[in-house]
Amino acid sequence: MKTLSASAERICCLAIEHFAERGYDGSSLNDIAILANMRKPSLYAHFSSKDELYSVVFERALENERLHMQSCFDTASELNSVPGGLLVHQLAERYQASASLRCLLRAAFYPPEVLRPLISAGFEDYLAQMRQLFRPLLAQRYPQMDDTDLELYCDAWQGIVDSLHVELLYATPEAYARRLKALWRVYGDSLSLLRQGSSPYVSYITSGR
Amino acid sequence: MKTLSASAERICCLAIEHFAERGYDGSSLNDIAILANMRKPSLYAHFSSKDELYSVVFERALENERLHMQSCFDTASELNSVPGGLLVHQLAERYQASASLRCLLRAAFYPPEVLRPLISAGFEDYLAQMRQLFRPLLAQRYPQMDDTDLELYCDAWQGIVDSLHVELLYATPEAYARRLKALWRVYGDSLSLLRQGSSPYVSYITSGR
Amino acid sequence: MKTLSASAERICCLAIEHFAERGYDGSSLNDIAILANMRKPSLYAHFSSKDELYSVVFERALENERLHMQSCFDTASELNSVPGGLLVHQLAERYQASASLRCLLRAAFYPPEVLRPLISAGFEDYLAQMRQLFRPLLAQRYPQMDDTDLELYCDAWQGIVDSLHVELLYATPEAYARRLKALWRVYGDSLSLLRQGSSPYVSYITSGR
Amino acid sequence: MKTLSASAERICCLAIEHFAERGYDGSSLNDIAILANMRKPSLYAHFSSKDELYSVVFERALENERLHMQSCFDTASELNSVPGGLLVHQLAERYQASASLRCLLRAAFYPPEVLRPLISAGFEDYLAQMRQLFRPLLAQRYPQMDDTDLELYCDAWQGIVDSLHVELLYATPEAYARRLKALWRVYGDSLSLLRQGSSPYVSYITSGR
DNA sequence: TATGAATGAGTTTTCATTCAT
DNA sequence: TATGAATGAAAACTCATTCAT
Repeated sequence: MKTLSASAERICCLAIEHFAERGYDGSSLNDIAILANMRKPSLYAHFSSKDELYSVVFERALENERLHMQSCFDTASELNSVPGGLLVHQLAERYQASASLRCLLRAAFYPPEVLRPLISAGFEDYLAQMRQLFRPLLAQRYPQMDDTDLELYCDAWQGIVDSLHVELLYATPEAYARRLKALWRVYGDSLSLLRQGSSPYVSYITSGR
Repeated sequence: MKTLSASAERICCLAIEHFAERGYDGSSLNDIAILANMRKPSLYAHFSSKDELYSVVFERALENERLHMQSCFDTASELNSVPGGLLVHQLAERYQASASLRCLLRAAFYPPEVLRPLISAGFEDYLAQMRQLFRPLLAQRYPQMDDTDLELYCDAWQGIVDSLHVELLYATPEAYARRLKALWRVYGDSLSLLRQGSSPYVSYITSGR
Repeated sequence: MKTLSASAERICCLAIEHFAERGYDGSSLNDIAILANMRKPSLYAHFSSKDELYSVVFERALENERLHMQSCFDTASELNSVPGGLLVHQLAERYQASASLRCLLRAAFYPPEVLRPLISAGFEDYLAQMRQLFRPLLAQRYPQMDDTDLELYCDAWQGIVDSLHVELLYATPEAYARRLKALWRVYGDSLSLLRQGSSPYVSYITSGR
Repeated sequence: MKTLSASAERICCLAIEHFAERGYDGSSLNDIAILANMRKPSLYAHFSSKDELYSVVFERALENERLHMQSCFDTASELNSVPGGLLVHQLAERYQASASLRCLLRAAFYPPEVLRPLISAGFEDYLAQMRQLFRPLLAQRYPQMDDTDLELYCDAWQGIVDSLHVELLYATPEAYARRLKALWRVYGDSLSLLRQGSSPYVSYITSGR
């Protein structure tokens, strides 16, 4: 990832917010320039075009979310007693706090046509990394799982994450909380059918109530 | 829903496709007019503004998907042996065939600011109707469920639908198939725990309350 | 050549003058719009881009000069007693009167890079037509000339025309008149060496000294 | 002519090429700065404005071509057996090699409006010098010529030079060669009518046929 | 001498909209 | 119902120039 000058960095941060809220087509360089307290042509001293700015913004957003994802998996937390639990449970908070995440999702869902290849590739990497972090933890917690099941629960977990993303897009916090609870419960139930004997997970959910 | 003249109807259909593919900001009336084989100002004989056209398009898309949803629930099908099964299993096909669905989702996820209230209200109705269709079937199939569980499986089911929507946005058919399989399996597993007397799940939730 | 609406025709005529005086790079659509008594975007109802406008202007200018050239050769005139004489002798007048000619020459000498192929091709046709008109007259007047000499006097004549064009670009009318006289004399002298027997031409140039 | 620092000299050379190829309007200081391996504002350490740069470039080009012209007349060469013969015969080579010549001609033919007086004056001086070099040689070679004829052959010769310039602008090397041959022959023929007795020129042109 | 940052003016072009026909 | 013509506003982008460093 390119390093940016201090000014470029500042513009980039503002642009992330703007693109997150209004998308590529709905954002004008004029607006972003004004946010950055400058006139439109000054932006061109830092970025050679709208596309370049958007590309940099996207890379930045991607990197921010990668790092956050990593930290979710690295952090010791009761919630991580089910693999990926922390990430899922602070997702709403993250979404609200992080324009990067909002920008990333918007880009991934509805990329500006001309940058579609770049965005697709970047987002697929992101998803692959998510899976790569998740799967070993799952395998460790459920040693008896065969590869097929491992893949299946990876898919299910990523599906749940996406489902929550969508709910964050348009629903109320209450609806979000209900969906989170419902999906996590269903997911836990399914896993519980696999498990034999006691496990941290068990103590977690029982103790959690 | 307003009835439209034949021409307006035709324009509307073309506009649904256009808005589905490019969104509100990325679509120009000129392009739509050309698709409709007319000149831009002619559109104003049918719709008083871009916003009005978009509103009508949105209502149409909503109505189309409402009808389709209804028919999914009405149709007798092996897949409906699990409530909502048919809808879930033909979702990919529907998505590809129906610009209405693509347009509806795009509008719901990222509405043009000025039409946000309209779109939110419309889409919430749509979700409410979905729930209203789904819930009685669930209650019928699992008579032992209490209201809390009914709500929870409604939430889970809708969450799964949204998760699949997202996968349709950016993933390959293979990835989509895997997600569908994974989520449906997890969902079925969870339901299966309800059916036979006591189960780890049962003890889990009952102890949890 | 495309037929244009009345308005487009009007714009085209104004644009020919503008481009003739300032060249492609030095002309702005804004200026041309104001000349045409309209606002800039209105031009786009008639021409899809600056390049298209320039192309049409060029074709128009070319066509105008083709027609004029033809008429020079068709007109009965004492001056045409030497082939191409009329064209050469009214060139200064034509240059002043015809923005088409000025525009054409500017385009041919220094074409805007992006339209170079179009302009080159068009201008080469123009030169070829000029030659095609000139050569038979020369052959008729000097039946004893072989092909090699015919080609040579074609080349010389066209060279003289270009030389006069250049003088029109930057010189005074007096300088132009001197050049015309000098080149025409030299040219006539050379031809006189070929000639056998008397001809209208002879009496013309000798009386002209 | 102002003396320039080494850097300014370097910039000037690069700018000559740029202006030669794209003209005043088509050249941007940014491009020139990049060619000079610097940033745009750095140019202003050497030249106070685009106009000043262009003026200096023009003076340089003019000076270069003056010197070259002088050397053409000074050089002993078989080709100079007809006055001005060397200059005419290496014109194509010079044109290709010298951005100065290309820049000079472009400036002379289509000067940027604001610098027109400067350029006109400079170019007229150039033409006057050309004439001043040429005429005495002509007078020496053809002692019998009166002033009127001397002027006339000066005009013709300069006309031929311009005609060749134009051919260099847009034609192929073959077309150029044909024009050169044709004009030189016509010119020589005319002179041959004046001459009495043998001269180097006679043997040259007769052998050339 | 060089430059990063900034900018007012101006470029071509697009857009939603209006209006007379 | 349709459209040719027009336009104010705004888009992305370029340019010559300035200025503090």
